[in-house]
Amino acid sequence: MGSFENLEYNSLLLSFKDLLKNNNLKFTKQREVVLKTLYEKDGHFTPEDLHNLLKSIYSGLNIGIATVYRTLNLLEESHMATSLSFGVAGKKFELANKPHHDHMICKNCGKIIEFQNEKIEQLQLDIAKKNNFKITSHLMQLRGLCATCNTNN
Amino acid sequence: MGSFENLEYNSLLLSFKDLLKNNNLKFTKQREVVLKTLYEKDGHFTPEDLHNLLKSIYSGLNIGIATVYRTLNLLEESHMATSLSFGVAGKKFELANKPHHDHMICKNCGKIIEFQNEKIEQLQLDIAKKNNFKITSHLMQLRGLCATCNTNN
DNA sequence: TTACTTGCAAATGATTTGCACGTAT
DNA sequence: ATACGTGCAAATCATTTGCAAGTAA
Repeated sequence: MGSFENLEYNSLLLSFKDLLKNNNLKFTKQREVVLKTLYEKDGHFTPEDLHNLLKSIYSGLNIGIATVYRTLNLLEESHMATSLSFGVAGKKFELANKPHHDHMICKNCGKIIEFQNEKIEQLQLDIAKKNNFKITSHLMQLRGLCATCNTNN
Repeated sequence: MGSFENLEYNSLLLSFKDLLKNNNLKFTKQREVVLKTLYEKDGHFTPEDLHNLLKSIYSGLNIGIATVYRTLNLLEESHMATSLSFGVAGKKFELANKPHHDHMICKNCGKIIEFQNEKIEQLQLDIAKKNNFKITSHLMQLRGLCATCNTNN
């Protein structure tokens, strides 16, 4: 149960291979390109986005969307990826190789801005403690308009 | 575009009727019992939860789940209700008649604990300002184990 | 009377799953 | 050789929508 923060691709790949081995899962080309593309493109993708991207980058590899879902779920369960929920509109996944951060999401253009705030994190822990609640994860999203969309409206 | 904080049922009902009138919508028994039950039960409900509840409380009224969805969406768009997203597992709705608050959600028993923290709200505004981001809403959820579940595991 | 509403069932859209074939170990 | 993995298509699940009949104003 290690942390994947600040790992470069080769280390992530080794972690992934370990994870697979420890669970009697196999290292396949499909699983590899999902990890690799999430790392190289460094963004927030829906399974469909990523599937389209993979089909265009690896046109020789016939990868199905079910496999993309399966791999993203595997990465998320193993804490190598995290997801942002958009309700009915689905989820966006990102690799968990960066330090913990939260998100501002533009309702107009969909832009996602990452931020990180130590004071808020500490206040959350204080609140949890006061309620005898043991935090395992948290979710903080600010929704609204990014600088560009706010100006152009 | 008023606030619905701290309103008692009669005031909420008046606000709802105004809202309907202003949009050429009609005041129906179905819409009334959705609002009334959200108020009286004062909890967090999935559309399905609420539908079951309504069928048992108002057994004479034949209410369909589509109407429950339609009414909850109407209440949410009008800011008389808010929802918590549970990804693929759907949403839970609550009436917006209480001051703004966030939620701790127990992953084990599903219990939802409400909390409110002024300092965090202010820090969020500061962060947004620094990024020229205009917040229209925010989402903060702490996930983990409530006191009971943490003790019994 | 004139819209707007409703329940129903069918449609939708994201995600999951069964299965026969393919492949990493 | 023996699992496990894959693509495909069908299934699932929450939610939305078209429609004919009902009802508020």
